[in-house]
Amino acid sequence: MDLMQILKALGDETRIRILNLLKNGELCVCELEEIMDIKQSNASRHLDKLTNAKLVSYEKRALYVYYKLNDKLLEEHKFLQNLIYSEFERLEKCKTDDKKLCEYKKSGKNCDDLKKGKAAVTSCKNQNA
Amino acid sequence: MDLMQILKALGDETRIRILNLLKNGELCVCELEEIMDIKQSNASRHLDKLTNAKLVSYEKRALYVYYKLNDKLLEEHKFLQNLIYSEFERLEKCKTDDKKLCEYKKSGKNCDDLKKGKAAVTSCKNQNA
DNA sequence: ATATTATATGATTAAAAGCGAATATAGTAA
DNA sequence: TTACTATATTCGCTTTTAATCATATAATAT
Repeated sequence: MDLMQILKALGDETRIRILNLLKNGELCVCELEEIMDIKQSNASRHLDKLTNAKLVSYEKRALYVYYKLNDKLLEEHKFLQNLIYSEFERLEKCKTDDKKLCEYKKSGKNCDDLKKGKAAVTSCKNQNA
Repeated sequence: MDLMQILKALGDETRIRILNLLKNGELCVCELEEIMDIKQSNASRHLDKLTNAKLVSYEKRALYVYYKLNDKLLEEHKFLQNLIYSEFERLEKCKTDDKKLCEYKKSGKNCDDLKKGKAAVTSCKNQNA
């Protein structure tokens, strides 16, 4: 619909990185935080902009919210497919993210594990304090 | 080269309008000012950003500087061709600009005429003052 | 019901981007 | 050479955008 909004959404590196990661399938907010090493509120805000531009859609399941590329929009704007699937992979940051995502997937972890992991670290700190 | 710089350059409406106008061939700075109704310094700055992103190139001839799309970059990044030649025309602002450009071309004017026109208006004002 | 928790949303600050007026630059023209 | 002029650049200002902390929300789980 609003092409200008799409182009503005594409003008930020963090959002490009999110779109790049989502090309491999849906990811939940906490997974994006972990892989990209960004704050929760920051992730949420960028996802909001991408949602407004209709570049992504989301679905809530249990405790988590899963985001994915909006394939319908990519169909309507072919340049987006080309961008996301052929161009992003040249970006250094995206290469690094791809690797991290790959390792995360290989680890077999899920959102619950990520959250527990942080809790464990926290309790460790508490023990030492 | 720097995809992120290209994407940032595409995130501004004025620059999109410039790229859209240039798809019909080269234009000089003063022609862009006239058609888009923007200030000279503003035009110059945006053209500078587009040049840095290598989206456009320029050539100085006589008094004027003529800008055009950098076809080589568009070849390297196919999504740019799709964007510029198929998507921009849907934007209202671009449609309006296209019409103005069309009228300008039909008028048979050139840069010298534009500059003289403004000089005439100026002298008119002076006479009335 | 209450406690827990993942995500969203204020509120604030800091950084970036855009614009217009004035000036500098560099090249043309005489 | 000097005068002229199209474009680039600087300055000051305003608006926008992004990041973070703290809090709200809404759903889960007990």
